[in-house]
Amino acid sequence: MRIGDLAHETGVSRRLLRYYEEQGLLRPVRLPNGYREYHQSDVATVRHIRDLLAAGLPTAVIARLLDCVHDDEGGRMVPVACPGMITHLRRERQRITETIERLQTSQRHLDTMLAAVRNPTQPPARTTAERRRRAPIVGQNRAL
Amino acid sequence: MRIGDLAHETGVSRRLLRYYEEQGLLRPVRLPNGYREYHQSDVATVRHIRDLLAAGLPTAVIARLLDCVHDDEGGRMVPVACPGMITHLRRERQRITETIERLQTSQRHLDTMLAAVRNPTQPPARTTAERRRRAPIVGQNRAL
DNA sequence: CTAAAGCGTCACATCCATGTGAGGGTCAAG
DNA sequence: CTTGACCCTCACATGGATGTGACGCTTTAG
Repeated sequence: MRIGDLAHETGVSRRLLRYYEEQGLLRPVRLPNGYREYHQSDVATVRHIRDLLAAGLPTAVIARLLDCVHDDEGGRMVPVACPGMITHLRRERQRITETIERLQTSQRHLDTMLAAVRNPTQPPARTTAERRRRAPIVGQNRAL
Repeated sequence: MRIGDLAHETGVSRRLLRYYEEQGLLRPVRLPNGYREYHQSDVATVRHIRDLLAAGLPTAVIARLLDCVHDDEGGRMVPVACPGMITHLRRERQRITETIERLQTSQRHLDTMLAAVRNPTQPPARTTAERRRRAPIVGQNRAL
């Protein structure tokens, strides 16, 4: 498949697909006319890339991951030459775990907010000073 | 507390604290000499902001969230004037949920990789074409 | 054959969270 | 009074993921 097809199937712009290649995340074969020819499995790879990007991993890291292990057609993973990779993989996994935890913390925050909005608890006895501290600032009116 | 203290207590640079204010995420009081005076609870707020940023929410969205509900000293949430906010909160919560799911997908990917690296499975009968498709590309040697 | 659709490269633009530094006040300690 | 530690504003820089557009070649449909 060519870049347009892949873009269509993944919802990722051609520009980005070229960018990913530049970053070493994709290695499409080149047809004699210079066109990029993608393999069917690249659809999965791109989705994978997007997941990892959404995970906050920079392309450089993703490149290293994909470089050592690539998607097979059956969604299987095939290990390639990758010394010290296990350590690396584990480290990244840990990073993601931490990110997930931060997100869950945020969700708890949001839930607390939702609960508060739903049944407003009159907070007991705050001082006037406290009440004033979020007062509007003069000269600040940013467009939303 | 002043900006230096807050920076120290949160590990966030002064620059960023000013930036957050500019984005409407913090509203420190101004002392007569122009210095920003932060409330103790801003420490928690900043942590909260960082979590949400790490969650991938842009400052504009975070501003709207904080704008309608702010941290009390006891970690409680106090709802302020916020029409249609519940919907908004829910939408963001949903977004975060999706992000978490993508991260978990990525983790499964990593786990699969780890398993593969650990006990390499000889993938059965791939065609030569398939095997060739990740062959090195001429003219590509990017510095890592 | 011709036009449209796709592709390629190059390069500049944008957004957002951050960094960095210049130039200049404020304030407390010596 | 002076020095050093903070603070302020302004403004330009950067890095990473993306967008956009120019210009030209290739392939495909009519």
